[in-house]
Amino acid sequence: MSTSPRPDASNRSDGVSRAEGAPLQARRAGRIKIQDVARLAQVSPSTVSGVLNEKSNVRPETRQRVLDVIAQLGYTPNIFASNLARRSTKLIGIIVSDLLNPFFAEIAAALDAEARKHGYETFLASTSFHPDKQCAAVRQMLALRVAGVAMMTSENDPEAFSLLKGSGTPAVYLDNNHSAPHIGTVRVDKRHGMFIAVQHLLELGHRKILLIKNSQQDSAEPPLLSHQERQIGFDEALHQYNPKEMDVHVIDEPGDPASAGMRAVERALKQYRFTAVVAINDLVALGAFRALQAAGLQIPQDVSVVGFDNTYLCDFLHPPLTTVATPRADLASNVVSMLLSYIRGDGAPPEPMLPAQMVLRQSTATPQAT
Amino acid sequence: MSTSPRPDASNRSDGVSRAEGAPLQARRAGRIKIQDVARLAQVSPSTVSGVLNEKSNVRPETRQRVLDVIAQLGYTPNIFASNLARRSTKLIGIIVSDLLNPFFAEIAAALDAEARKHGYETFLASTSFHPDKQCAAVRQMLALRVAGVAMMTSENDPEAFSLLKGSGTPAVYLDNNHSAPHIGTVRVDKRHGMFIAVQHLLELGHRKILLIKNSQQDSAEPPLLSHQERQIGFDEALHQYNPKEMDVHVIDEPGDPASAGMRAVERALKQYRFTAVVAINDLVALGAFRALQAAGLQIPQDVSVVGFDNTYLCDFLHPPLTTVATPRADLASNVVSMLLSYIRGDGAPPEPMLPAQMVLRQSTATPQAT
DNA sequence: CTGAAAGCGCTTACAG
DNA sequence: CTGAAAGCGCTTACAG
Repeated sequence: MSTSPRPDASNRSDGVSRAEGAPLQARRAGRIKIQDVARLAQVSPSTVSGVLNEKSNVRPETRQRVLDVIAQLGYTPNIFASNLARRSTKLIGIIVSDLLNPFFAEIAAALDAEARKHGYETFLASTSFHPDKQCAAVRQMLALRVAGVAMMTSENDPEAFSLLKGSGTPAVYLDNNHSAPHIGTVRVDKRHGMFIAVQHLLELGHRKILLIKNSQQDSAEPPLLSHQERQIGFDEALHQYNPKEMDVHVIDEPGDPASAGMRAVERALKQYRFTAVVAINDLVALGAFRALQAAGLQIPQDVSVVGFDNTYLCDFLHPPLTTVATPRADLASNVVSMLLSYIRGDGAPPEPMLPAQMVLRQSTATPQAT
Repeated sequence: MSTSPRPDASNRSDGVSRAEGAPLQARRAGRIKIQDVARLAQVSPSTVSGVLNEKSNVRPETRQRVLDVIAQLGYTPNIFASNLARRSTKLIGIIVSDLLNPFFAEIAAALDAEARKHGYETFLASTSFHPDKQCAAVRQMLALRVAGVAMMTSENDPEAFSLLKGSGTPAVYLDNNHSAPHIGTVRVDKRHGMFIAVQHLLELGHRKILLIKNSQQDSAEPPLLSHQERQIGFDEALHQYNPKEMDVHVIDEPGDPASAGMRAVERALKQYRFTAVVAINDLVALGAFRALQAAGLQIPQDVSVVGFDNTYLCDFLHPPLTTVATPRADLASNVVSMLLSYIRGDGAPPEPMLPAQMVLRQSTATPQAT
């Protein structure tokens, strides 16, 4: 292995067991190499390489013999040597904003599963919403020579994009406007998702609504695109009704989403009257639940709450959370197939817009007559 | 990059720009190499390598010149070539059972941060509790020639262990009994954690207690060690009191933790009487909350609940969940420092046992007199 | 402080 | 269907 400073002593400088070629004792990964299996199987390294990479041009018997030796020796090919020689990798880089948010965790898991189906492995990095780390993650991916990167972040560092663009590495973003010949985007229709969420509330009769956002970055930076879209959907829904009737407040609370949701509600409770809250994501809704319940308010009798994303948490809140589903599995398969298309050099595939859907549970109801 | 099937056309077979050595247009990652920067900086590749790896033997001016050229060219070293030549990597493999469980997600995040502090990058795999996938993950890590692996799983595949053992790759397990010259364990005192959790309940006056476990594997397999330990702690606590007084039930419900917790409670409600539930982890507690609340029971007035792990969720449940804290940050730093010690060849470090602590919130109370 | 040369362990035309 | 040879892009003694 790679760890011992001791120089490699096994090059049979003694010349004794030369003829036998018996590296059987050297089972530490990395110690036994394609040469060794070639010798034992009485073929050339090229042939071993052939069976390893499932080329069709190896006779079944030979193939089996090689496979046996590989198993017997516990041989693991050195991926660095093979990637170096091949000048390409079977790796897809995944960059997410926050692994602790189930939304991103589920995306990462789905992408990993999807990539594996196509023979790719996956390398994961999390940015914690810091543009700097996004850039560092891209560098890391480039050094790894990933075949493509799935940039599943809500924040967005221009430098990361230009690194990617400059490198020629295929990439697909989530809900973004960036593009390049080898860089695309898959979108979720968050605008419409927010539209139907608000419409749902309006139809129930709510007119005093609190929208809680959760920007992570400095207010200096431009708002997240996905927030903008949701804001638009929010406004569009309101405009179906008479704006005069409406009493709407928006709070943008930074920090970790659940705490932000909690703080936002605590603050809002002192300042505004509202019968419904729209949380920018489920975790924010979780925090909102907590603050509402701590204040002795009943959900949905006193206040309705709707979330966004349809993470696994929704089913387990009390009451279960009405939310907007963003199709994670679809998203993953779209991202991977776009990436593959770029990787194969098939040119720019069409950029999908995935639909969002209302999921009704029990956190919304008609507001109480007051 | 690696993706285009087009053969490399840039070896200046035209012989034109030979003298200039101007690969400036070739900014795609992987296209420009150490030779190129060496030429432009007017040094040898060895020198460039020296500055890249922060060897001390490069004159500051030379070093700066090289750095400038690197920046100018946007050069990213090919990690495969360097790992191959170096015969070691700066990679630590992390294997967890389930990224969707905040417990594991937090461990992964903490390990990643800790590893980075020491100049290592991290490669993450998730097993979904399948021993097969654990084994596959180990193979993957070995092929990557990671310097060490952090096996943070609750399930445990003997074959994965023997692969690791045979490979000589340093590894550290979480709460396990495996060991080898280069493989160790860091333990969390779950026995005592469970002990204090149950003691807390007993002191409050509870005597009818439901313990909910969540084994993931077939009942054919031996129970998880970490479950055994918790069971022992559970029993020890009970034995402080008169066993006759006790009315204890244990349900082991497979499947995803939150759903399992929910199903377990639903079933228990029909069969047993209990005033307190002990959940094997916070996510199970989340499901238990849901089922209890759906049944119209008040927490903690009707039923007390205690969780395990102290994940971020606890603060946001209603009421906030009393639980046992397992020290994730400590755990991560211990794991990494053990790994580093093995990697450096310092021999087997002492195996730490980290303490668990009771975290009192509001999900437990004296049982109602009935 | 710096460079020339060998080698890391594979893969890939190419020739048979 | 199989093998000999060159090459992938680095690092590391070693010599100066």
